[in-house]
Amino acid sequence: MPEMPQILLVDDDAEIRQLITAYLQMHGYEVVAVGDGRAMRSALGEQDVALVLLDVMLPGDDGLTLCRELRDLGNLPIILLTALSEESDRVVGLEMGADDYLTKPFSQRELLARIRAVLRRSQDQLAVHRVALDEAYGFAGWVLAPAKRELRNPQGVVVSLTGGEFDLLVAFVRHPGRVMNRDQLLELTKGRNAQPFDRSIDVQLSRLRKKLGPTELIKTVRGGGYLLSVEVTDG
Amino acid sequence: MPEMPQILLVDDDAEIRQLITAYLQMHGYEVVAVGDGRAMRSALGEQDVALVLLDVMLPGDDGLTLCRELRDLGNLPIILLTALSEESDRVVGLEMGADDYLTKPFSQRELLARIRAVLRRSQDQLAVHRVALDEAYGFAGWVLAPAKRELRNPQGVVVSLTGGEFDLLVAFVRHPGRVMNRDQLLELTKGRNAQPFDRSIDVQLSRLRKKLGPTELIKTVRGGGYLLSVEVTDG
DNA sequence: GGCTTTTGGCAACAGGTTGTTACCCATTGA
DNA sequence: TCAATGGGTAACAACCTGTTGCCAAAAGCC
Repeated sequence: MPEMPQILLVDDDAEIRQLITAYLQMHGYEVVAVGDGRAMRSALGEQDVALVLLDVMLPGDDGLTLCRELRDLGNLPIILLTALSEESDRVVGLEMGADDYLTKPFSQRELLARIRAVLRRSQDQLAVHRVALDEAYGFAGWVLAPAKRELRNPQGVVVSLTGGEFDLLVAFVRHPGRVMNRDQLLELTKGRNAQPFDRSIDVQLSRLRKKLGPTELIKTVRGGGYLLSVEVTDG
Repeated sequence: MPEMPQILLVDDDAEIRQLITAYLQMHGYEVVAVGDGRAMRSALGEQDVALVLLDVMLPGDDGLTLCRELRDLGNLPIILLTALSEESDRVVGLEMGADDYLTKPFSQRELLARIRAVLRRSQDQLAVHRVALDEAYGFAGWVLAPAKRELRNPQGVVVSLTGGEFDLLVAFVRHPGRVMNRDQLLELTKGRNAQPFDRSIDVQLSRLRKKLGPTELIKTVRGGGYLLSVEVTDG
């Protein structure tokens, strides 16, 4: 039941896995720890991962190879873990698209700081949306799983959204409390301009509202547009 | 007929527009020059823009506002153009998501260098694909317009691709000459793992090939997968 | 209040896209 | 030559999305 950004740790040393996992969990992160690239891939398929901590020295495919592979798949944030002696790997790693690196041994406090920094500044929209939904703006208790485009309400009921519904919800979450008219929403979700008599947003919104259930999270401003309510209590 | 990354210049000074446009065109870029945010928006709707050069001082919405707006819309690369006296704008601008900035007056050579750097290191996949299609790997003469998902062959015939076809083509272009099996392609295009007897890739590929016409750009490796041919002559 | 006009909600429909299945052909190996 | 395997693709079904039309809610007007 992921309520926080989930972190995927890839390291072949079981002791380190244990240590880092415990520490991060203590700070409220959910952690999935695996030992090699093979397990990493299957974890990515099943879990909703927001960030990857990637050891460079791994049995089988090494961390740099995996790093490139992750980049090819998307823009999931990656932090490389390197030993002091592997200085050159860091450079290569950053070129391959890692977002940051840490040199072993590192303090746990530093690890936490890097994770927070990367998650914050990351362009990765998944993490951003996640936080927005979890911590802010009346969506407390809701969880959005972007990878699967599933939405879970505070009661634990899961609905799956279509691509269009998901994009629309994201548009609202990124502009909480702001009134947006149909043109703006169309631009944000479909990247096109409104035609005269274009009511596709109305309909899509109607569909989204139906899936959001009887909440009043998305309000109508007559003559103005719609907005994500910011002053909601719990459902 | 865009054959190169197209650059959108937003500046209210007609003389500067003229100068920069001429210089960049001399270096093979296509340039669309507009004078304000309103025109910028409509240009974005119509053109296939790979990078925005954005003056900070503009009539109507200023450059920083537009910068944020562009960021909200996607991750199109942005280079800000600021006057020396607007030092603080640069900081704000970078925070708002600009990729780089130039202080007026700047040399044209420097502008060109920054443009190339931003286009190269940009995560923006549009630019990357574009270059790949235009300059490398047997696709000489083909043009992919990602914004419209249209593909034009060397003879000038335009076909529009569906989302799935586009993603599949992109997967090939990003890994030219590499044999990819169905699982990998599924992962790259749909982000999911293959089911047993999953032949959706076969079918999608068949559809893509049909639109590519009688070329043999995508080859089959029996028992292995598919690859984008790298040793093609012209059509 | 009542009446009219405007605006939004949404059911129903149609068109487009995509995954599945089935059948056929090409390649391979004996 | 024949059988086995793998790939190509037509046909179908399911799903997603934009359009249209009708109704209700809200706002304006008297």
